[in-house]
Amino acid sequence: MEDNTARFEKLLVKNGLKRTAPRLQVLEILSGRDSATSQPYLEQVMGKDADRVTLYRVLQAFEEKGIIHKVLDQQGTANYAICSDGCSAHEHHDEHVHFNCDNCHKIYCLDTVKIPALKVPAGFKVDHLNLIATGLCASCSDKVN
Amino acid sequence: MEDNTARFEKLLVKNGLKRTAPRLQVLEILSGRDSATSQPYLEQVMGKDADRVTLYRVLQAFEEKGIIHKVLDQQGTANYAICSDGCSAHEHHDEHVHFNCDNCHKIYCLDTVKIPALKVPAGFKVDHLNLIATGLCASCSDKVN
DNA sequence: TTATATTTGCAACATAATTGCATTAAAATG
DNA sequence: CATTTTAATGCAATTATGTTGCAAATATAA
Ligand SMILES: [Mn+2]
Ligand SMILES: [Mn+2]
Ligand SMILES: [Zn+2]
Ligand SMILES: [Zn+2]
Repeated sequence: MEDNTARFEKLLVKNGLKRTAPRLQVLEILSGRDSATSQPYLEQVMGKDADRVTLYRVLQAFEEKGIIHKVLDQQGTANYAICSDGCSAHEHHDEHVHFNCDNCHKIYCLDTVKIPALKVPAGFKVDHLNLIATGLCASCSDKVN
Repeated sequence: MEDNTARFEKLLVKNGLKRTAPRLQVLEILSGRDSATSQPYLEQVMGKDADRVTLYRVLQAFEEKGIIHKVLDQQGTANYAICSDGCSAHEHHDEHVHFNCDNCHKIYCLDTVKIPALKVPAGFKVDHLNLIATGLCASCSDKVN
């Protein structure tokens, strides 16, 4: 299995982005988690390794290139997850459901759950669907029982 | 047809809220629009008729009582719409789809479009679904043609 | 009319996000 | 390897959104 850093370096080069410490660090953090990661968490973990502004710019660049996608939780907080595949600078393919746990507040990408097509009133042209489910995640509903 | 102010006064009394100028004004503005209204817009329209903090508190009280519901748009901005009916302090019944127009940025409550039930991975317990569609609203897709 | 309970306005604070600009550093070039 | 070019970073300042505590004002009940 190829080592992470090498893989991330390729990813950056492929997208015309320079290999810098803050970018590698963000990729490292995001890939090490099983759920989407909030901006405040990233900011806290990165500490003074990178300036706040740099973090915002890294996230923005990654989103534009289709490396990560942003999910707003029920409070409006920005959360980021690595795109599984097929996403590019030209188009995101993250039309999967997101699950926001009321207990642990994690946001899971339910890649396997597709959003059902929708019948809207005449005249409306749907381009994109964004579905967030709230409730208890598998881990939290276990603990409750 | 009963006049608005009288209707709003009853609504406030019914919910144990005092009849105050900022509250009546918020109801007046929201009811006069065909789409959800953003917090920044409300703040701008109300100007110095009411303090920013008062506006936030009015919106919070209304939401708690089930008079209005909040919709976050794709940018994370808070938008508010009057609840059609059946909503109360105890439970919101606003499980309808919201449509966020990419062109005029309005948010429409598609009261007639229900969110289809969802099959999620084992263990996850869905409590609430929140679906926002983006694209062109009827009015904007007309203009384009 | 007076008492009370709620609501408001103000000041201060917190957090998220953006912009301009000078400095630094990565990668391309020779 | 040294130099040039271009992209990225850090810092300071600013804007937007939202919250909290508290005193003053006001709607309503008594
Ligand atoms: Mn996702
Ligand atoms: Mn609605
Ligand atoms: Zn959970
Ligand atoms: Zn529109």
